[in-house]
Amino acid sequence: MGRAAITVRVELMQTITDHYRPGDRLPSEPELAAAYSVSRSTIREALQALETDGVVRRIHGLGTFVNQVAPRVAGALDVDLGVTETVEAANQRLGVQVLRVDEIAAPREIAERLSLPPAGRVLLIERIILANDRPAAIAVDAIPQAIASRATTSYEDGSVYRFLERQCGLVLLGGLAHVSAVGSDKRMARLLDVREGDALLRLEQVERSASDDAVLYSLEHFVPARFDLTISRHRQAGVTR
Amino acid sequence: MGRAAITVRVELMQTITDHYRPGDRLPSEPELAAAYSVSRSTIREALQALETDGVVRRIHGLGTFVNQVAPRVAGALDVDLGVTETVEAANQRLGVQVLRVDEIAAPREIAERLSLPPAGRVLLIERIILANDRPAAIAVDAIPQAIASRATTSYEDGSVYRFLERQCGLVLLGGLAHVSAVGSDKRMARLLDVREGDALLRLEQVERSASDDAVLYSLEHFVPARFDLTISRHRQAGVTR
DNA sequence: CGTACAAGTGAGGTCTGACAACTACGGGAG
DNA sequence: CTCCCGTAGTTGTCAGACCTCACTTGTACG
Repeated sequence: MGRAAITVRVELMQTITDHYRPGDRLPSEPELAAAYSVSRSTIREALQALETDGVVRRIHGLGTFVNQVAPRVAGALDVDLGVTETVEAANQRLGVQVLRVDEIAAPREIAERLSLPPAGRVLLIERIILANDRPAAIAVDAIPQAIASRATTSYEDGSVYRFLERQCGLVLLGGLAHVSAVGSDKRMARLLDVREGDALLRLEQVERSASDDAVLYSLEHFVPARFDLTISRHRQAGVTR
Repeated sequence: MGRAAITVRVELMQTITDHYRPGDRLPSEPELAAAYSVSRSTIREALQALETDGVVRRIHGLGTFVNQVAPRVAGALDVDLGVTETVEAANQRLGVQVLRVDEIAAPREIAERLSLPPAGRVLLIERIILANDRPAAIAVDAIPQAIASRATTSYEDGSVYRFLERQCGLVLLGGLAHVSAVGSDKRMARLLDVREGDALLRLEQVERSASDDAVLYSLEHFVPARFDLTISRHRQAGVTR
């Protein structure tokens, strides 16, 4: 039985980062297919995924070439991770300090974002995330009570994303995040150990499940100096210029 | 002759946004192949691209389903666009005010980022971008002189990206952008018509060409209140947990 | 001798048909 | 009524062939 395309993709990615440099040409598709013991279709699928990820570049009649490889998923903002997972991915020492876990009536703004009736009940979680023992972010997460009540055990600490996926049995897809910058107010300044008015990076997002239900409202404020956040930008394939 | 996969992908995307709602199931791959007069391989390639873009979700044995479709490329930070193109994409009234276009010796920091020798010469462009007649961003772009001198005509105004692609004949791939937040200094406050100390969104990026040459250093400061910037976040396909 | 055109080579792009693996549904046995 | 298993429909993978494109090489002609 042939291995899955996703397996080949991961192995290929590993091989590329280990043995190839930007500009190098990869072996031809039939050669790769033989090397990985899969069909050419599977190799092509893996290569296409790598191409849309910006790792390689395929040119008709010439070959497949390695691009400048971005060190992915280290403080990345464009993959769907919560703050805790983001800090973990960047290999920083992680600490989480839970400020509150309450079931409350949602403030108007959150209720709107989650498509709940006014004052609908949500599970509200407020945490401070420590990276290398210094406060790096403050995160407010709100989960509709209808979703949170599915959980087998109540939220304690750790990643809210993992809680939703593992405890509530949800499939998360991602969503649009609004990124902005604000000055720190008095409370945040105290909690994050910065001066009042210092600029913070603000990330607001509504997470949706596969069935298009809003399952998580998330508002995060990062201290930019203590955590390096990156996004991978690449050209849309096939967009005519 | 069958049409190209990229064509099918664009048409499929259009059809989905026009005629399908989140959660809907698409016709089966053989049906789509017949409908678009291409082979199943081509349809699958298009569907895979849409899946990695987060538009659809394929489930083995069940079908292909439409996700919540993100309104793409409107103030998006995760696609590789300059400020001017970003403002254009968001359908805002665009204005560009060029502050300076100079060939200078690169400051140490910029020289490092561009892998130039100390005090290597760069074409430095500083602009203010107006959205709806209000200053929305200030952008500093530095292009190595070796690159800029390829241009058929010198830079006047408009998108620096278009200048690099059209005038210098480069193929741009994208790169990693560092996103941060800073307080406005006195000069920026005056230029952007904000108060000194007001939080600005800071985006720093080095753009690389296909041959892995650093071709553009870009530093942008956005006024968050005047321009809504979003990034599309989605789960990495196939990441086991 | 040099240039221009033609054929050759090898790469990715597409097509075809088949089979494997998986999911959901329904009918029949217990 | 419940459980098991077969079946239909879908995506995943395979194999082989041909097409299109970019570059290389060889050759004929000026």
